[in-house]
Amino acid sequence: MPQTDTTRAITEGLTESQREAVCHGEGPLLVVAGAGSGKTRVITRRIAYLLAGGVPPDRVLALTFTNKAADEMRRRVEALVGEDVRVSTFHSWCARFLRREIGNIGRDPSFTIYDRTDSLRVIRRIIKRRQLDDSTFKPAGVLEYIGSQKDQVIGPADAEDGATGIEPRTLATLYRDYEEELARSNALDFDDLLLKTLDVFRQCPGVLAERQDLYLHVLVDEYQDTNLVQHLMARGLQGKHRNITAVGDPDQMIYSWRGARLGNLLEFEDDFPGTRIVTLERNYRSTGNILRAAHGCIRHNVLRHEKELWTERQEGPPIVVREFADSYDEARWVAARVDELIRGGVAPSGIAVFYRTKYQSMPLEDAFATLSLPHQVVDSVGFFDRKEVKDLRAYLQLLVNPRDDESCRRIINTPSRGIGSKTLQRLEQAARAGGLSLLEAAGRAGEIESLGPRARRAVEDFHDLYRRLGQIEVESMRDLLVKLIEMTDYVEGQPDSRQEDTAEVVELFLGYTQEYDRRNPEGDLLGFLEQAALVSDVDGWKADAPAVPFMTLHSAKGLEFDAVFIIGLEEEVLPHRRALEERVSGTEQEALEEERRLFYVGMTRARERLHLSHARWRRMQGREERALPSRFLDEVPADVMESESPAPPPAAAPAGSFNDEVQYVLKKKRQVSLTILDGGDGDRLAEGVRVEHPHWGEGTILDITPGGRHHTVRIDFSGHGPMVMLLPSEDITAP
DNA sequence: TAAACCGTTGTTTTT
DNA sequence: CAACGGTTTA
Repeated sequence: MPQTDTTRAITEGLTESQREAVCHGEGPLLVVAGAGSGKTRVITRRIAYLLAGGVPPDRVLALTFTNKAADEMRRRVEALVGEDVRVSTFHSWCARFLRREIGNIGRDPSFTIYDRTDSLRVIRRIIKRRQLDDSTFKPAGVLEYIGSQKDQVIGPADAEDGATGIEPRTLATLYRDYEEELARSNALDFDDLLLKTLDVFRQCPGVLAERQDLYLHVLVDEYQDTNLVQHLMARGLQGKHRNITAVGDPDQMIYSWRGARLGNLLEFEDDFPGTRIVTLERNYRSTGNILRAAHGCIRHNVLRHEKELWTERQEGPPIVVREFADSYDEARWVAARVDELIRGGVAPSGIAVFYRTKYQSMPLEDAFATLSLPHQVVDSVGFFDRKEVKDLRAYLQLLVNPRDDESCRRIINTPSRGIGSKTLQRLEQAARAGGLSLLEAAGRAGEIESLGPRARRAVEDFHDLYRRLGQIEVESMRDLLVKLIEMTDYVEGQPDSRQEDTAEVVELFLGYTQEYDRRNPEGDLLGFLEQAALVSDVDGWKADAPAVPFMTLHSAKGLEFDAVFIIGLEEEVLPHRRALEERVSGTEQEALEEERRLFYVGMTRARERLHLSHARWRRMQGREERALPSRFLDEVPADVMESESPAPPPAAAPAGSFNDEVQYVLKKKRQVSLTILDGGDGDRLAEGVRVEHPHWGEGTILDITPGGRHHTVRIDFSGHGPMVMLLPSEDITAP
């Protein structure tokens, strides 16, 4: 290749092994890249290198797991060579592929993508229809079974053949029912996106050959987390030119519960003969202490090839380990410490807090709000799980795919329009008998004998509404949604008590829609729904916002921060109880080791400072439970820790419910219970008003700093000094 | 039919 | 402690 300026820039500053990977020519390449060893750098530069060498951008395909990672990679390649390359998540690549090609396997391209919640609803219905006991066959358990079959590319027929015993056979039957139900509704679940793609590859060699011709190079990030289907897909796609680049780190495999197979990475050579393997063991990210802490821990995994990262960086500050009475104390400490760091000049976006499970974010939100510290919970899925968002999406989905019974069922009586469970039942019966979709059946309400005049009328009205919705003509997604909300009476039709909440979420969803319009001027309803279906948690994170992100350890993979806090280092939390319970099936070791990898991933995100903490008492299911420090803490070498004697463990649960009263709100439900003693107009807060707080006692409002939805209120509680609280603006008379 | 009530239930991680 | 499902009541 000619040494142009571009190619020089591409290889500049690379180490010997990084350069070897970036400049690898033809044939399969495996890059085993330890945490912080420049993995993303290698993959983006390699793409840039290929483009600079004359490979057309549309003939390179890079696959990632999250949209965030895809965007980031695309952005970095663009910055290097100014070319827009195709980077996609596995799922969105498949979705787009199937929109074009699913007809080849006898399915319709207007399919709906079902998320976990949709799948669970289907399963619940099937269990009920088969009159099975839903405590023996728990919907979540059934879904897990179906998912694991799909991960192994086992269809319902094979599952039934392979099943012996009454329970396994029943599960296999439910699996078949589920598949039939999805097919009837023309819906695909997440796994199906991958599986149907594979089906097309298998059944239509011509279609596959087209893609194989097209993609001169296929690159896959985070290969350690691929499951069998993804592995087969990658193998299929590179089938002609045999140029596949896989990048991964066995120590960061954290998705075995989703079917990830370490074997895909470890036995890569068997599947791709002639593979060149490049190993990156030098770490550029973390201090010596952080690396030693991480290694001290991960080396306890037995099912692992030893490798140790090294760095030329300084030791850095010691790892801070702290014990607290409960998770609220812990959260307050994190907040105070974050406050210090920010005051010391660390950008809020350079700090992150990680936890094992989502519900652990609550005390943090409270503590950060109290100190008015900017933070964002990285959890966009939470938003898409909101009832209102699901409802509106169901309306849109039904417009695209009228056979989507699940969506129809969801909105046929939302808002209430007089179609109750009895009517729905009769409608379902009629649909079933006539081989119709629910919506089609609704269109023939007049012919359904079992319906009374009133119900018939209601169903007819609904069908007419649907017909009119189909005639909406608008320019943008936002306008479509506005129109739809108006025509369906979605907000006003809700009971009064819900209207405020509804309006708020609807507003957020409209904002999201607008954002879609802005970013996709050519976008259509199908594209919108696809994107909305395939968002992941991290996708909602605004990395450039000046706020401290809170996220699960799973979401943290691939990111890095100056300072990292990992909270809840307790037995049964990290490692999680479920992992400790696996002993029955003999996979205890594997499950425990995956928890350890999760911790390892978390620790290796930190550049400078790492803080680990745990609490002696933890609230679970409303009960206070005693918690033991995580075994993983013992694995961190003592000489990298800051030695400070921990507070003596409390003998009993924290007195009263001190922490239940930590008030201020980010969610409506958790209202402040400040009682106004005197001053002001008696029921609104204002400066100078005397108030009483259930925990802090009496106080006087010092000042109020107006904000958006919440004002920042400083209150002087006698004996405790001034406290800062975020309170809903509508209760406050701002100065 | 809808709203209000009550008991049961479950709680990992995510595309 | 919540969310959900099922039941009762208006």
